[in-house]
Amino acid sequence: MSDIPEHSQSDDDLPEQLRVRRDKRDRLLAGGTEPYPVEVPRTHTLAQVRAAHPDLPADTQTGDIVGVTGRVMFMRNTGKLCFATLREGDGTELQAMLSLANVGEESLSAWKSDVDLGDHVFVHGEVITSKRGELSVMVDAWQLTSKAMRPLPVAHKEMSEESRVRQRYADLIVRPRAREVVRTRANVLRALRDSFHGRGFTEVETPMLQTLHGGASARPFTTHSNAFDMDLYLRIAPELYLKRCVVGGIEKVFEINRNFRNEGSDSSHSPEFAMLEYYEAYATYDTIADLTKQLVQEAAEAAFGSQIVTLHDGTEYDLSGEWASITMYESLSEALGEEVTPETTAEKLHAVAEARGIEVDPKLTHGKLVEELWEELVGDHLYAPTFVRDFPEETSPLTRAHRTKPGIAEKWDLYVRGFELATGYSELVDPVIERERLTAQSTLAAGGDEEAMQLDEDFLRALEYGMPPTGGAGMGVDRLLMALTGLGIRETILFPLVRPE
RNA sequence: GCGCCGUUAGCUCAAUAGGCAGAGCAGCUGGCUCUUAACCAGCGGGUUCGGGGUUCGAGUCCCUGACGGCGCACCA
Repeated sequence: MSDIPEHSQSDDDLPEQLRVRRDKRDRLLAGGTEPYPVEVPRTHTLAQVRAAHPDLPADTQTGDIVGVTGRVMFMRNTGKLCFATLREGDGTELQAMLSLANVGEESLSAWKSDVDLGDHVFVHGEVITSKRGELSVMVDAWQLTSKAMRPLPVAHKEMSEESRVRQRYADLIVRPRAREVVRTRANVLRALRDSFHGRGFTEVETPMLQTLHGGASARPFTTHSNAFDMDLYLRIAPELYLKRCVVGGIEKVFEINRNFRNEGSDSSHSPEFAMLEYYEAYATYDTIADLTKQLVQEAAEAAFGSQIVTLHDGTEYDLSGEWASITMYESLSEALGEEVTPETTAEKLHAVAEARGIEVDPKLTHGKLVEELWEELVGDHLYAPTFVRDFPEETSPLTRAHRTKPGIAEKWDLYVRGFELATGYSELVDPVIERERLTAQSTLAAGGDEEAMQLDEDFLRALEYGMPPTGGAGMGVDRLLMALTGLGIRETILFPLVRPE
């Protein structure tokens, strides 16, 4: 994209179409016409005009005089009668007609010479229908409200994926679907909040600038505070703060906000992503799974009016009813045709991986091996919504051990359309065990494991005051949008991170 | 981080074997009082991503850098 600095370039250096529009602006100003007026006497929105005249026959005069505004999306100028399609923010369009008889020679020729595709205009006149039946304003006066200096992207060809992301504003102007996704996202977020509020949850906002990084296994971004003269981390998860809330008596708590992870970026990962986490005292990973299912179903219902959603490629995806539930060890055993349990040795699992031609890091221990093999053999093939329960205890340092099955943690992952949408736990609340787990993590961190958590003494102190038995879960909000729409993560995030041009 | 592919007019794209850089839309001029991606006639618009090289001649071949897409690795 050519970014033209405001003053460092003479008009001669501008691309032709930008120069033409700049010349028009200069000419208007020189002639005493303000191309960017402060206000205009708008009396109706385009939607109001449409709503007031739903079913007029062709060639009707209503006697209704309105002043309306919009961006010029199409122009069809003939000798003595000009047509323009105006569009306002919600996508509503309305036609403006300018005839020589109504506006006069000077005004009509000014329209033809001054107004370009993409300009914002105000038009005043009578609401009519054209001879072809199109609802229109027969203009008696008009005025530019904002002169565009850049031509619109072609409306009939999709912008390239890169242009859409880099210039989302232009994407939003020309592509109704882009605007629809923004509104769908807003509806989903509102539905989530409504679902929580309806169940007595309290929304909180916890720090995104943190002095320690913890709450998940992920590489953090670092930054620096001048005032405190210390390095800080952008948070990778709100978990440890939300648990402090539960300790403090905010026993049904949720947060929707950003996490930052200094890791890969692809069609389902973004360095900056929206996270929903929720914790409920006296819930377990069973009840929190049920809540999670309801959240997703209620979001689908609110955004699309149905729990069977139509994805971007036109296929339907059914989120209704009960969802499948499998356990990690059983489903892995089934896929392998041989029993895998928490007692199965790492040596044995390495042998299994090799026999299957699955490459794994030879340093991996039991827990990570089981997860790796499971993802390869089972997870990647899950399409219908499925809870995968009972993870290896070793890889879940913040999770309570299973109440009856040794070596297993009360943790589930929710898979939807082949990717991980959410994860839930019966939270570990024993401060002594928690200290052991986090100490082990911090030893890993000190040993160079960039994903391992640091020892958060303040968090442990909070737990030592006593945290009630609690169920908790986290859901990727961008991924929820992906699940509901079938779009990639860069389409569900309005302004995803891109390198500067 | 590695591999493959790509970057050409405002936008979306084409360009034979290395031989005059094109189209549609958009823009400009003129015409047209019922158009719907209007139409008709004419015209203009390019650092072919940047730098270097080979060649009589490079959008095209080679080297290098930037940016992007996809795959792999990491991750949610």
